[in-house]
Amino acid sequence: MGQRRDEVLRAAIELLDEVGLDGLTMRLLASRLGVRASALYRHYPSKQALLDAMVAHLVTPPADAAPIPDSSWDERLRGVATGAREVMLAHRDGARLMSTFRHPGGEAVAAFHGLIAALAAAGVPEDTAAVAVDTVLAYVNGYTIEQQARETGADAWSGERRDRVFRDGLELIITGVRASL
Amino acid sequence: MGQRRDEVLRAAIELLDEVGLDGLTMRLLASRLGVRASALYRHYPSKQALLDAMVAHLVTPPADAAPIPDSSWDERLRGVATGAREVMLAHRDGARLMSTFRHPGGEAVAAFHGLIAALAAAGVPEDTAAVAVDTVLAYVNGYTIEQQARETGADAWSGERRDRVFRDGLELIITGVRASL
DNA sequence: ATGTACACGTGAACGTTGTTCACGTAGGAG
DNA sequence: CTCCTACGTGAACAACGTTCACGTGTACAT
Repeated sequence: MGQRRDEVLRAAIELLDEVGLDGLTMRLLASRLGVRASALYRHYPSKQALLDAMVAHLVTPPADAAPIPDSSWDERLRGVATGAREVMLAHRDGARLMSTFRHPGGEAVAAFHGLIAALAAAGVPEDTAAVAVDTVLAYVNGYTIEQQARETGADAWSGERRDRVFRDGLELIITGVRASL
Repeated sequence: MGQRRDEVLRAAIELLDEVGLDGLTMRLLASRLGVRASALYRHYPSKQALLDAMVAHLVTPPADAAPIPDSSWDERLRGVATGAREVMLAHRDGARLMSTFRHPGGEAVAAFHGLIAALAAAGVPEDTAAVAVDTVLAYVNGYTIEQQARETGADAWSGERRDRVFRDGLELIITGVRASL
């Protein structure tokens, strides 16, 4: 099927940055492509399918990613956490978009277990490692969702301050993991 | 104004548990009350206002709450975390409902600063205390949102397992705070 | 009793959303 | 020439939040 599929995907992501998730309408997206809304359903069976494809595309590393970041377990935890955060922050309503995803996704699961294995190989008890990864991911999700939710308010927290507090919280968790040996 | 206001609120919360946040429609809610949708706008100026009122009502402690849980800082942190989690889990789509709230809410802010003060009084440096509270709340939000998002899937994680992993993650963070002295 | 204010509700409409369906069109392969 | 495929149209549908002009009944003051 369609070459236009990728074009639709790209336009959808561009439009997301311009108008946000709530403004992302099938009709508006279609008009960006010089097309009527019904034409989009030749490429994606539903809006949800489009959103899923957007998430999958944004989450997929851009092929020139660091191949194997083989470092200490805490460094790897940091890398995954800040990486996930950056992916979410890279686009408007990124965190909310991710939360619409209904699909544990083979790649994500693999990365998940790889991380746990790395912690275990570094001497962390296996169940503790699983809890640590789970906790870190829940933390980055929660922190980033809340940040983007308040982003269109007069909260006046600069991006730098946000980053600093985020990193401090992350270090707090890592410290807790280190103390659990 | 209206006595009916509270009745509408109650019915809305009941309906939320039955049909979920996406199924919560002004027309459906109205029909539950034996009324047309337009009548609801006599009591709440918009659906968003209704949702805000629901959040405010669910978050407000039921008047027979523990007055002053004056215990150690870690016990207080635990209490707030599990309390927030229980509030979210008490109703279907509770976490998503909370995230629709646009209002830092005086009471919530007070509880927030009270917690920080409690940590500070227990010897935790003030900025560390702020980070700790922020981190714990982000964690419980992220964890619970994800849990409820996957709740209608065949993930087969029992509630007990979820609670255990949640508590373990919370202890991980608390351990990290304790190590930061 | 009369009048008036208020709480509450109706019914029809408006604009917007996601989605469907029958139909049209251009181009390349056999 | 014909057929298949990729792509698009235009009208419609049901459902949503919301608005508006218009009706009630009840209670209280004159």
